[in-house]
Amino acid sequence: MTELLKISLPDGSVREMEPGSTPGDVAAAIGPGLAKAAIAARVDGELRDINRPFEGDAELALVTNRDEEDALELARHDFAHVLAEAVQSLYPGTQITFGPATDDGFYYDVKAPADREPFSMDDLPDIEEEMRRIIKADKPLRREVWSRQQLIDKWEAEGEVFKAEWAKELPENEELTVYWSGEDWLDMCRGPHLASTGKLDPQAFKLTRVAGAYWRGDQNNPQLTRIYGTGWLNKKQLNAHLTRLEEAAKRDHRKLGREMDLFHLQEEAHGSVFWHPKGYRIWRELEAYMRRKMDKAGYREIKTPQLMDVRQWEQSGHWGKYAENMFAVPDMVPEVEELGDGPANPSVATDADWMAIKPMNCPAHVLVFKQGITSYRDLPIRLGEMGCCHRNEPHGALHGLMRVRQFTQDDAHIFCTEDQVVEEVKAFIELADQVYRDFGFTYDVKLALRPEKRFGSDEDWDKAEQELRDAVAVSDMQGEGDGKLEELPGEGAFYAPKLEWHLTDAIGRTWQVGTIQGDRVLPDRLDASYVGEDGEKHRPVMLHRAIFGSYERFIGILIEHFAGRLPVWLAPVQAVVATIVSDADDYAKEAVAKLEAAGIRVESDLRNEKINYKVREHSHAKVPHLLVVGNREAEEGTVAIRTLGEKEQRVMSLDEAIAMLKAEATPPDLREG
RNA sequence: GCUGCUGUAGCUCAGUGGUAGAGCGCACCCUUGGUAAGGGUGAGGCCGGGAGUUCAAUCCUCCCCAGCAGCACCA
Repeated sequence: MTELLKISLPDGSVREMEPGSTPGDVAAAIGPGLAKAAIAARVDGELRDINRPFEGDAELALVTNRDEEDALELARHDFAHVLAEAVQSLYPGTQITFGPATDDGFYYDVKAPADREPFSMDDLPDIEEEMRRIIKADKPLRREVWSRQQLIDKWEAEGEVFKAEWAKELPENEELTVYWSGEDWLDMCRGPHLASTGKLDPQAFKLTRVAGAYWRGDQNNPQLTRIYGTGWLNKKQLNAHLTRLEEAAKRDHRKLGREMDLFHLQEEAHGSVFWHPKGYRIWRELEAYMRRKMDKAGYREIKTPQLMDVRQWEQSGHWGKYAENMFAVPDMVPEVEELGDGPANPSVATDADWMAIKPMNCPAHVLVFKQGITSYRDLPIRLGEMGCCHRNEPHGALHGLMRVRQFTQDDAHIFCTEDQVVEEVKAFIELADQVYRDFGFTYDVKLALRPEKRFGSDEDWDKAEQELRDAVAVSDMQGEGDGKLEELPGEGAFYAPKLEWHLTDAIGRTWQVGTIQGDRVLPDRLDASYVGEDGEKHRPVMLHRAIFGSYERFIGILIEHFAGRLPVWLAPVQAVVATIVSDADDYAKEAVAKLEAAGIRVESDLRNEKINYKVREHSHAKVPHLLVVGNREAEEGTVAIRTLGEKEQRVMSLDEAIAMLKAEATPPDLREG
């Protein structure tokens, strides 16, 4: 007789099970309720099929829909399989490739048969219907171990060239598995899966879009059709998610930017922003705020040239790596052909010298540092610049304010000795923490490590990476997310590892904004040095850093985070004084004058319109405070304040109102206490 | 840059092989009304750009440009 398996459960109890039994059997042994609810299992911590037999003694935790993270992951992965099966069932000859779960659902990359157009949005309803049919058929999902050769033979026999290619690269020594859906369809998959398609809720998913995607993510490979879906455990969750998407769409900074008259974009300067008075007001407030923070933190602001000789960029290494994304201009007086009013067509001399518009500020800052002779006594030197840069981004990458071709960074470079690095990084971490908290953001910090293509010695990279870790360890960060420093191998810049700050906005999306990078490459390439205590020349370490990242992007994030309802200190118009009747015009003008004198950005609305109309219009314009005045207020020297987002009005004296607005309009760094 | 979709009034969008329409906004008139749309009148468009098919193109075809959704990229 074979020995029984000892299965330990989370409550500490141990059950003895026959060899060959499964987590499902354990659930059944515990009780019928659990047997029904259990959808998968964690066996020794690994998420597994409910019906996959134990291989020995094990620790078991049964997974039910209450373990939402696991349950969602399983369901989404299953939805992806059902999607692939549905597509092949409807359109024989379709090749399948790969289809994982995503943050909110799943996708599957497929290649339409040669005799058919790629799949489009119009195909989605049919595919959804077929998916529902497969779910309702409640097909068992059965795991089976295959050899690599079996897999290759199967895919080659069926003309699945992508799958075959993939199978050939699978490791020899690992257990390879397929999952059957019923008896007529299977996919190569590591699993785990639910026990059958019927465990999915047919009302809990929706196919959302189709898009192109490259085979294995490489743009040199064939392009496939990626079919996206969102998938959940039940219809309620799905609807909640669809509502969230609508919310996000309402917050879109491109839409709000137009509605609030902040900025616009147009073809003739695509990827560059036309800031309108109200939008630029936000910019100016941010810039003034950042200048105060940097001045106090010991930075000195500079301004460097927009155009530099291309040779300078060759020396820094940027030309070699990023030339195609840089704007170059010939350094010459153009000979304009005699075309009268015809199209502009200046000819460029073939021997022209080329200049490039700066895509970044670093080399120029090194050049400032290199002027004169620097002593170790002068270090650290912190050079800041509101640096306007241009990058010729791939056109498909442009996106409102978030990805533009012209942007301004709150940039600075800190030149310091080896010994000062950790301290300087720590100071920066704490500065960034203050700034993000002033805007009400929470954030995560990540460490991007050395990329494959890089400059500099491994020794220097070891040092630079460790310095950043050390600085995080000793820093006081109050706004930090989960407290863990996530490391991202291969994601660093070609000259330095990066700490990255990822903000989380009001609806849970994350955005990378701030960074600090410990660079030993550029100082070397551009021959920057200081004189040490020993009288010898030494290389300084150069820390690249930014907190907003770019003004454009940061403003875009702020707009979406606050859904346009910016804090009073940032609001382009902080208050509007609106009259109910024209008899109150003089009093309204007096109120506006007093508010202006108190430094409030205020406008008056004396138009011959009903108060309802004015309330509606200024609410849409996201003006924080509407000060309503009629005959009553004019007589009593009061205002009726209606605050954005509130239904009730508050009546107070004009002086009280001014004091309140003044307090709210004070930037966070200038508030007392 | 790649795939798909889109481009008509300031904005949001209808529409047709015979050179266009709505709502909002804007201007003017009436209305002075107490907290999210008072009424009337009017102006406003080379239907993204170029080429082709056609007696005739905003509409069909091709090329370009830009935007959108992904992908790839992001110093």
